[in-house]
Amino acid sequence: MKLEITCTRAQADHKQLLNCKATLDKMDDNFKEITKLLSIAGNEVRLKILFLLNMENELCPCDIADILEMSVPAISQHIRKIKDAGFIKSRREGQTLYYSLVGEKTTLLNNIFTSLRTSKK
Amino acid sequence: MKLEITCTRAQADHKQLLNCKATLDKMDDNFKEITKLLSIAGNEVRLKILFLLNMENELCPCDIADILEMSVPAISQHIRKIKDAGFIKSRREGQTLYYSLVGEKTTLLNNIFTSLRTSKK
DNA sequence: TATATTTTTAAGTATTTGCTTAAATAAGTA
DNA sequence: TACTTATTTAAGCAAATACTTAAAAATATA
Repeated sequence: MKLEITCTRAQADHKQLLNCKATLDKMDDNFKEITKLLSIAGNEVRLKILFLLNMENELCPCDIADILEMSVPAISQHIRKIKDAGFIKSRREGQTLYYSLVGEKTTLLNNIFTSLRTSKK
Repeated sequence: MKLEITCTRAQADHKQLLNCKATLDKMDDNFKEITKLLSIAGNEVRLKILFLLNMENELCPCDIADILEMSVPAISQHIRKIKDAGFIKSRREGQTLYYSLVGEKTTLLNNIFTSLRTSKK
């Protein structure tokens, strides 16, 4: 973090700006972590996958592809992103892989589900 | 929404899958709305802009560019996205445009701010 | 009027995203 | 063993993203 303030506006409050920089700097890990969750959930297909796993406990890629009327590879690639981010885990039963939410550290994810269920009309 | 289930897995519960489809179908507007917010906030720069506006009440693009150590046009284009999505408004004071959060229907946004402030260590 | 300042807009570009189709794995069954 | 099923992976591609630089627009000031 650079300590110089380049904004030349007469009204610019340099102390305020430096304070903002310092606050964001301290929170950098939190921003990275929350951005990761939001960028995963900020896609309609992935948000639906997460919501479905929350609702049904576990589902296989084939089921999800069927529900969302999409190809299995397309779903598989979304699942991979969600899994790489650490939000879901898998369990094998024969040929079938069942995916489910990891469930810890997901306060925000639960807030998202609540917002989804809360119709705004 | 198509009513056919194409999943050929022997264990597939067609009733469950149809029920999922119906539920998602009913919630489609909610998914669209929440996805819009999450896709806006699911970018580190925009998340920081939103957080800064929540923390400082209002800021101009020049201030934000300074705090985030980015170019003014880059910030302006992020601001436009957030504004087009309806999450911020602007107030002009001379040459300067001050941006601030709209503040209604932002329960989820406030949840996000809370998660940001809640360090996980 | 001319000039400086703040912001937006536009054009260009490299990267990322999200799908498609085809091939590769992995497991079950005849 | 051969064949089917469930899933992943890889390659290709069109569209979206996020920046850059330059130009335009809006306001203030000399």
